[in-house]
Amino acid sequence: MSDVPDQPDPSLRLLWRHRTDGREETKVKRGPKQKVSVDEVVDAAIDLADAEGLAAVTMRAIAQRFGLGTMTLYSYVPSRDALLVLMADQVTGRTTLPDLPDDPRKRLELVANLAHDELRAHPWLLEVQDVRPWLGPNMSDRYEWQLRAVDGLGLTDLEMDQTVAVLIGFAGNIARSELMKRRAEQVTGMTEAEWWEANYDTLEEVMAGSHYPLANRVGTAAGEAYQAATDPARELDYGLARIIDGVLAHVGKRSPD
Amino acid sequence: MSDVPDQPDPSLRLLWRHRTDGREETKVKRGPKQKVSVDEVVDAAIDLADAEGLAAVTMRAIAQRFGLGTMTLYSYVPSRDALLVLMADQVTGRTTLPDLPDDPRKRLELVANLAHDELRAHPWLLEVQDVRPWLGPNMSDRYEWQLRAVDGLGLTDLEMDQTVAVLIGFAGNIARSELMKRRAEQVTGMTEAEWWEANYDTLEEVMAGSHYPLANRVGTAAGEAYQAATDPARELDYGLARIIDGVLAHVGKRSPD
DNA sequence: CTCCAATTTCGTACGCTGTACGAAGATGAC
DNA sequence: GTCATCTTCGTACAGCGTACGAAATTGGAG
Repeated sequence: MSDVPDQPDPSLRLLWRHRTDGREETKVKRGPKQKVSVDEVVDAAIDLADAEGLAAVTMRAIAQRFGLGTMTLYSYVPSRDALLVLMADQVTGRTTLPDLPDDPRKRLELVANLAHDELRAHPWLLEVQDVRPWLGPNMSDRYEWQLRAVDGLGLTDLEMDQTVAVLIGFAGNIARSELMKRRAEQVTGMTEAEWWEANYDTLEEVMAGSHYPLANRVGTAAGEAYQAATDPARELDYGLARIIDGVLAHVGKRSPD
Repeated sequence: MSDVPDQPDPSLRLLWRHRTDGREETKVKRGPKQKVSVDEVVDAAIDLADAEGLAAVTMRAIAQRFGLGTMTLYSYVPSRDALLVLMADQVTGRTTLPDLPDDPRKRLELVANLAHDELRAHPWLLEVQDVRPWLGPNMSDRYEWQLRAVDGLGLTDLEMDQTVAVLIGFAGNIARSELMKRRAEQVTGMTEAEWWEANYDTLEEVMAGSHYPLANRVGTAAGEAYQAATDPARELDYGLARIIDGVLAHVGKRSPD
């Protein structure tokens, strides 16, 4: 019956709080002043996530940082999930977006590398996935910047969006590999090479009945090249070059002038 | 002091249980027979994950399926994390690997599409990340098959591995988009178009002070084309074509005969 | 100033998780 | 028959997000 839209996403206003306050009705605020600000809460959560991982970002731990009761946080933020989204947008705002170079290839590389560096610095971003794309102010700025990087290449509007998605998705995958690798060394207390050495005999034994000629050849090559099964940094260079090759070939094919 | 390698990963033997039992010392087994098998436990966990998501895969829920006490599961599997790895390998074994076509492009497409279809059918695989790559028998078979798909193209050994990684990583990203979209509709109870409609007014209001000319143009184009912000299926076709273009251009450049 | 409504603060409690521990029961080898 | 060994599983614990409701604090109205 109600043509009126369902109540909108409540965290939208929270995400955009800095660009909407001052405007509109700033409601009267009775009751005690809040002891800290939403920004401080979100920043503390970001620091915690950077230092100890997303799992360490518990409502209790954040509250303790401010000497507040746990439940007090819920007057700043509606839920932990909402807090994670605020963290993602806020940390995105910390990266200043550089000017885009003229060279198309350099532009696309910059988009991917910026995303990659950011995810390297804040790997917990990989674990924050909301039900909806984040749509905060800093994410929106970022997206606009990313679109500028692929604008004017000869792509359709839809292809522009898809190209950005491929680039940052790829950067995310590399960052995920690096995170897994780092975590593995931390959890097991051994480097990748040490792990292979420690498990070599077992692997030989269990794999005795199977044949993996290519995997063995490739694995040996990788082991000699990096002393590890994979090297995300080189994977980044290689994959990024191939993707950009493909995109530039695509637009070159279309308008070969 | 001990040059002897640290105790090897305990779940390796469990992963390869089917290709090692019968061989070696099958130790004497006293005590009661186990009421179910490891395979049944893993299959039940897979069914649960398929039906209700990975979060529903709790030790209590699995035990209940067999009428067992919760702690009984720990005589089959050392931990929940180990179980997840077993699930990943076991579900990988369910997909039969088709013969590889002769056409290089079709080979690479097949690798990506197979991964994509699998992740679509078992999206919880996206959430299973172990500290080490899985290295189970079915994963190993899969990897060997993937390498066969990129063998003979003119890539170096390292590039073969990296190319496979790019392809399946891309497939995973598309699958992740699709999962997010499905979950969003399920959680919010509204389609993507409905969500945009419901939040349109709020978005206009909060974004009033910001300017996103490209994002607006692209968003409008996407909205008209798919009635949604993104269309993972088209993103798959587009991105995959670009990546394969780039890879084939790379090997073509090297040996242009 | 008084008083009330609004707001923040936060202690307690609930249901959920993985799993450590140890007792109890079942079984095969001697 | 005895015993070592293995499976089964009840109980318990620490940790999580957060619902609920009481207490404290404040600004505005009369």
